[in-house]
Amino acid sequence: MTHFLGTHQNRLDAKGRVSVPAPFRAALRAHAEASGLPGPQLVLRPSHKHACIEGWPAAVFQSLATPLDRLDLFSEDHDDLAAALYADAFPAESDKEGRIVLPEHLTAHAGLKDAVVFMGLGRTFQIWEPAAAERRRTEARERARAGGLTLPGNPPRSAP
Amino acid sequence: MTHFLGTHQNRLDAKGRVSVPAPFRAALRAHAEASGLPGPQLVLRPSHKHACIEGWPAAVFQSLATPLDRLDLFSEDHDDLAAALYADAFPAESDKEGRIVLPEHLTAHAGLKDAVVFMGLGRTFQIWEPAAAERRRTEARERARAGGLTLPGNPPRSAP
DNA sequence: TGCTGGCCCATGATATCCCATGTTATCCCA
DNA sequence: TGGGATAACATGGGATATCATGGGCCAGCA
Repeated sequence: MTHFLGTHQNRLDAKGRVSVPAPFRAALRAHAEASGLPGPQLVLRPSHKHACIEGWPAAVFQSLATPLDRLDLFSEDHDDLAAALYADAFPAESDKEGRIVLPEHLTAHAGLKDAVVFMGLGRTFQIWEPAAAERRRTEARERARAGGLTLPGNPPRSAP
Repeated sequence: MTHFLGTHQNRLDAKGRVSVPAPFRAALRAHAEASGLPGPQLVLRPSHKHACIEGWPAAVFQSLATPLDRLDLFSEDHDDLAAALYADAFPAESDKEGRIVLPEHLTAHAGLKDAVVFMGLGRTFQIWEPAAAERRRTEARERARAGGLTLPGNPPRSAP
């Protein structure tokens, strides 16, 4: 499974650790082996749109940065984009048990207390405070339906 | 047989397991071999329209998600669609006997107790509580009759 | 030397695997 | 065409590995 599916709830312990759900660990491992990248396989960053943390496989995160190569290194655009992408990113390394430590500025941004929810989004995932995750899911369902996006039994009303 | 046909009733045991009807297993196996995808061949998700569980062959589910690839990873549309599609999906793997375990949030959504009905829908299937399945079938029959059966090449008499 | 952070081990809960069995459908032979 | 043999299927229960989680030890830093 190379995709992140489903929602998993885990506990944040006193040391700020959470177990990455086993299926997500497997997906991260698969990505790591496919890409051959060394170092941490997971990049965390605060979402710019929601009160949650985004989790990226290192390889996917790196592919994000390729548009940067087309920009002049000294342009403002490059600076802005690079800052937005990298400045508050955080490489997460898991311990032998598959846990990661969430830095304080990320838990604060997501409003995390002692329980956290991992929400699979296919190529990436997000980390939420449980109640917020629930709200977000219903909202996403409604918006997807309202926007005529592809859902089971609801073929797109107009091709993009 | 690459399609899901007919209705089958099986029992949900104390551990939350059900036998996937043999014909459906065969269809899943066919899909899996044709696509060559590794991992679980079946993706379950709650229906957004009915109180039932949808069953998707992994390959078909993946094709559902292809519109995502055309969207900017940072766009709201991508987020909404990805959350709606993936967040409550569940990869189901069958044991050696051909059984799958239904997670609690799915059985709750479908109101399943100890007997479940698999309803074939061609490329996909649904899992229902038996009485609800019966209601759904008669309803579907009546609506199809009342509205004139809409099929590609046989457009409805009046557009919605 | 006291404290913080990282590393490792221990444990309970949970899910996964595996074997056993009754029942039903299928096949073959008379 | 009927009846018996055989295989496939649905289902139950027990053993075993995996996972999530908690606590403790050791080293580095102040």
